[in-house]
Amino acid sequence: MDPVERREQIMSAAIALISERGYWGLSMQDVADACDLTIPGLLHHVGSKTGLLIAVLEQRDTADTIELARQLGFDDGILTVPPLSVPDSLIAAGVTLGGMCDALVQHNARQPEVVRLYAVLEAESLTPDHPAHDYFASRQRIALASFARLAHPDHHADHLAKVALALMDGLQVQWLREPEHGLVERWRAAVAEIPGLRVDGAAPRPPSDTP
Amino acid sequence: MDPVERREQIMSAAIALISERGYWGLSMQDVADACDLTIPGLLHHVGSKTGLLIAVLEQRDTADTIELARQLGFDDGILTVPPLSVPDSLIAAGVTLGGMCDALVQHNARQPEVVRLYAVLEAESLTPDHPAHDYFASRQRIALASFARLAHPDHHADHLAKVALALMDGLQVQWLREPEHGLVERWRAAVAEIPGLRVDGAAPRPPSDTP
DNA sequence: GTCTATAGGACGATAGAC
DNA sequence: GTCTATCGTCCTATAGAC
Repeated sequence: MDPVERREQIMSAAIALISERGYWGLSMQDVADACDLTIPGLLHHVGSKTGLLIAVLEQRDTADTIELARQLGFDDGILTVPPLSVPDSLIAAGVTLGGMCDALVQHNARQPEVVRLYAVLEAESLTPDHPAHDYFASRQRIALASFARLAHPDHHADHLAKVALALMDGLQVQWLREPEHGLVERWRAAVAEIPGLRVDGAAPRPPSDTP
Repeated sequence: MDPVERREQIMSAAIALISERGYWGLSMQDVADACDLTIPGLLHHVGSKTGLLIAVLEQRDTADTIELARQLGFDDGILTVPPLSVPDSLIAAGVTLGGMCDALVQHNARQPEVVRLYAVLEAESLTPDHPAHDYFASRQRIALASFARLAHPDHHADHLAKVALALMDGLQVQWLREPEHGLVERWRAAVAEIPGLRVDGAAPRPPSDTP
């Protein structure tokens, strides 16, 4: 099989299985089965169980970075890894914290399985011996710093960044447990209660799924 | 060994280990070792691995219910399981959503390991085949309903309840990852941005650790 | 790039003695 | 209440052939 295609198959099987059982509960056998491979066949591609997790996180990083830029209405190259880092050009373009969060939420609402993947790994990786501990520690630092830069100077930028990040993570879990009400609706209803997070003017373009 | 003492030993070992590895990553061998028991010896007390998880959740339910009542400044019997359910007497006593959350946060700030336990299990249990799936689904429903009843009628009670719950869960994770800044301080700074959650007058009594 | 074969453990759980 | 012994299964990883 074409190595690129094979790799995509492995990534998507791993995302599904890690989002169900976490990293500690993941079995290489299950991933191999889902790809019609044996375990040595699978290990040829990812090296080890930890290597598989790293590969998944890297693949999500690049994919989500590209798709978030699109959601914000910009060209593909404006955002780069690490994810959630914000270049000056974005701020110059008038993107606000409210606009950024709204775009993130719209993007996440389309891939509940990936959202669950991150929810599980974020909690699991709180302990220092988890293979993704450093990844998620730095992810939180970067997200909080980016959000603070995007916040309106009239407000308490650092506090607002923490509120925005906590609210997104918390609402996503509530949404995954009761998916009947949409994530975007939940988010917009929530930020309506928070002066500094309301989307005011600089909203992102509507999604252009049919360009 | 005294059965009560033994059970407490098992519960505390299980809390530590589940909070580090989650339920899927938990090994009965590790729990047995921590209690100087063999696996059959441990199974005599809890029946099965699932039985151990249930026992842990039940033990936390009763302990946290009692301690939260104390934190709010009431007698032991005012709150009952299931946890986070709110009797009319609490509302009649003038407890607000802000006051309740503040008490919860103060209580949680004293036991980071238990907070991590719930963070991991809440994420893991999103998948329907997790042994605690139903427990956490009902826990979320109860918490949201209770919070909405405590919210001030001037505000959007249902939205505010979701915001409060999401914010607590999200800030707790941020705190566990960067414990240098206290949880209570993080919470108070966060709710300062949210009109309906500010503690206004009906604050809980200060903790009476030395009665 | 994928396989078979296998190493070398760890897993949860049970039976039955004491 | 705790043990030894054991079952049957699962686990990640490696060696080496094709």
